[in-house]
This record gives sequence, C-alpha cells and structure tokens, in this order.
Amino acid sequence: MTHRDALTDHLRQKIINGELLPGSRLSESALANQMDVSRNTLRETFRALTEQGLLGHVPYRGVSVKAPTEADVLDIYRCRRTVECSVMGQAHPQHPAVERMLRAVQEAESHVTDKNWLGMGSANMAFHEAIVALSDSPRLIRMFRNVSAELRLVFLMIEDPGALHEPFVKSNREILEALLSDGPEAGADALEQYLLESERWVLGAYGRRRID
Amino acid sequence: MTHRDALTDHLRQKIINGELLPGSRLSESALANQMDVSRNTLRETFRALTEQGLLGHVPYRGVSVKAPTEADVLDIYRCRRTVECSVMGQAHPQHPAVERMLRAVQEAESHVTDKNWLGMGSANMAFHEAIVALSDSPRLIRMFRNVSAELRLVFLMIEDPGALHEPFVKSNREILEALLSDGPEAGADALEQYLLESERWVLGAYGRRRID
DNA sequence: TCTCAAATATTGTTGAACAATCAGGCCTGA
DNA sequence: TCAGGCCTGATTGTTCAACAATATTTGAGA
Repeated sequence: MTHRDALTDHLRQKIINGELLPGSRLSESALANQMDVSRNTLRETFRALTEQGLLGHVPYRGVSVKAPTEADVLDIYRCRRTVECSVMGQAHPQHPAVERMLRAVQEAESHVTDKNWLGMGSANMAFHEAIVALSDSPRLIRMFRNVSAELRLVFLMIEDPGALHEPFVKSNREILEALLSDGPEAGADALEQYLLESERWVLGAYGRRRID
Repeated sequence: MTHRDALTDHLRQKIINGELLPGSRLSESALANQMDVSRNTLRETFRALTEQGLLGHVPYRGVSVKAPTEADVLDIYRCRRTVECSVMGQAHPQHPAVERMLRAVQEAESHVTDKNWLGMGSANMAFHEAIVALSDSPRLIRMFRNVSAELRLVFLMIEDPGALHEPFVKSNREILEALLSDGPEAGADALEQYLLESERWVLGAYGRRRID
C-alpha cells in the first residue's frame, strides 16, 4: 500500500466522520501541510475522491466536501431502491452475507438501549451494505459504497441524526425476518417500503438542516 | 475546462477506441512526453480513470488498460440487468429519451446494410444509454457509463465484433416496440431476455478472444 | 541450470517555481 | 450612490528536476 492510498482512505474517513463538514473548502497548501504530504500527492487523492462523489471540484476554485442537495437525496434513494431491492429480490437466503445482516441488526438493537446514535447509524449502514453483498458483485458493492458515503454527508447536514435511525432498527429486523421466512420477494417488498419511508424522513429532516 | 480534464477525456477516448489495447502498460514518462504534459498531470488523470475502472493500478508497477476477465463480464452484465431492467420497468413511455432510443435503433438498422460494425456497435450502446437516461438519475447514468466503457474493453479483446452486434439490432427494435405497445413491464421483460442472450454470446466470443 | 546479488529502470514523492484564474478592494465617472 | 473597470493578492493549474522506494533484469559464480 502506497502512501497516497493511505492518505486517500484517511481523508475519506475524515469526511465521512464529519471532521470536514459538507460544503467546507479544502485548501491544497493548508491540507498538504497538515497531512504532511506534498501538494501533488494530495491533488492525486482529490481526483480519486472527486470521482467517488465525495468532493466537488471547480476549476481554479479548488475542491470542497460535497453538500448534497434535495435532488441528490432523491437520486441517492433512487439508486438505493434500484440496487438494494433488485439484489434482495434475487438473494439466496443461505448466502453468508445473511449472517452479516443478522449481526448488524443485533448490534443496532443493542445501541437502542444505549441511545448510541452514532453506533446505531453505522450498524444500520452495515445492514444495508450486507444486503448489497448478497449480490457478490464487486461493481454493485463499490457503487453502493459511494452512494452510501454520500448519504452519510446528508446525515451530517441534519440536525438530529438520532431520531433518524432509531425508528428503523425494527424495520431492518422485519426485513431480515421477511427474507428468511417468506423468501426474497417478500424481503424485497419490505425493503422497498423501508426505503420509501426512510427517504421521506430524511427529506423532512433535510428541510430542517443546519448546514447549507 | 482545465488542461487535465481534456487530457482525461482524450485518454479515455483513446482507450475506448482501442488505440491503447486492453492489458497494455502505460509508461508515465513515455505517455507524458507523447501527450506533451508533465508526469504529475498525467498521474492525476490516471487516478480518475482508475477510479472509473478503465485502468488497473499496481503500486510501483504502474497502470495498464484493464483487460476484463470472464468474471468481470459476468459482473458487468449483472450490473446491466440490475440497472437497465429496473429503469425500464418504471419508465414513462412519453419520456424524451424514448426519442433517443428510436434514433439509435434507426441508426443501427441503417448500419446493417452498410455492414458498418463500428457504427452499429456505437448505435447499440447509444440505445442502452438512452434506456438508462429514462431514469433521469445522474448517478445511475454515470455508473452505466463506466460499466459500458468496461464492456467496450471486452469487445476490443474479441475477434469478430461484427457478428456480435448485428443479431441484436432487431432485438433492440423489439424492446422499443414492447415498451411502446405493451408498457414498461413488457419492455423490461424483453430487455432482460436480450441481456441474458447477449451475455451468452459475449461470453462465448470471449472464450475465442485474441487478447489476454 | 540455478541462485543470489548488483545494476538498471520505473514508479512514488517532494519542493520550488511560474502561469492562469478568481475574489475583493479601489478608483473613476456618471 | 452606484456601475463599471482595473489592480492586487491569493489560490489553483502545471511544469520541472531531483531523490527515495520498489520492481525487473542482468550476470557472475557455483
């Protein structure tokens, strides 16, 4: 693993964790000094992260953390429905990723009592990543990874992320049950309902966002 | 538009057109001289194209044009079925992109008499890009763009690309007819049949490929 | 022929320099 | 007062040359 790849991962993580808030501009020289790399190396990572949709780039004005719009939220959920529901509808209930789904649900449930919103959100994400992993498709998984990262940016722009994850812990459990007891099509139906409802909540919260 | 963006597009086009064959290694200094840019600028474009899946990168061994494997072909078609069929199944038959689909079919048909395989392949691609455009989803369109470019690499590895496009010109016409006369679901069904059949042909031809 | 180490070539990374462009302040003229 | 234009400073775009880190090749010796 080269130095730059580590930097790319590191920067990506900082963005996803909210250490660099959506909309904030990333100065090349400042960040290069801070990260202790040269400008050229940093710029290479910028290209990769821009291609992943995490950074926006305007010529001669630099890059900034993308601040998804309402239209982006709609598009993100459209992608999620397209990919997740299709994968779920053709899933084998014996697929190893089902175990990952179960563990994610259990972890999310444990965080309900803790009121640990951050962990709950991560477990929620892990659940849906596991769903896409049912496909065994590297490209679908990578695409979902990018879309999912963009959705995290949306959460970062929202005031109260806790109330956004908690109601859906039970839904995820139900999706898993539907898949296991009634088959993939039932799972896909439950999943689509979840995604439509989640989209409504996120859009509502987006209207009350704190960051533009 | 900055110099580097133009270079990225240019290089991408050269790859898609087969001027740089799949598997061929791209020397930084040689290509930088040839393209008349600095190594650093070229490297930035490498990062972008790698993220798009057109180039493969191994640390300290450079980048090379990706030579998709049989597993890649399977994955590419899985993505195509997931995205294209889902979009088609929810399409509005009055969507402006339907006009693009029609024009693409007509152009492909005109190339049948010409035996212009290159133009036929491009028109075929344009037809399916138009299908995805039915979604009005920038992310789905971008993802399809990347997958579609990878598929072009597969075609470049294959001996006889002509025989691979010609039988499917009629199928595309039928898909369009199905959408217009019997609705989106019928269109999606026809499309899925097409994709499954096309996948079989491509896999077969891939077994007789000339490039590894 | 095989193995191992030195030589060679390529990529990874840096720092500095200059060119191109943008943002903001300042001045002028109406 | 305000619109327009110009200058200035700051940031990005791009190049170059150098060195470090790693891979590949060469070739000597057993």
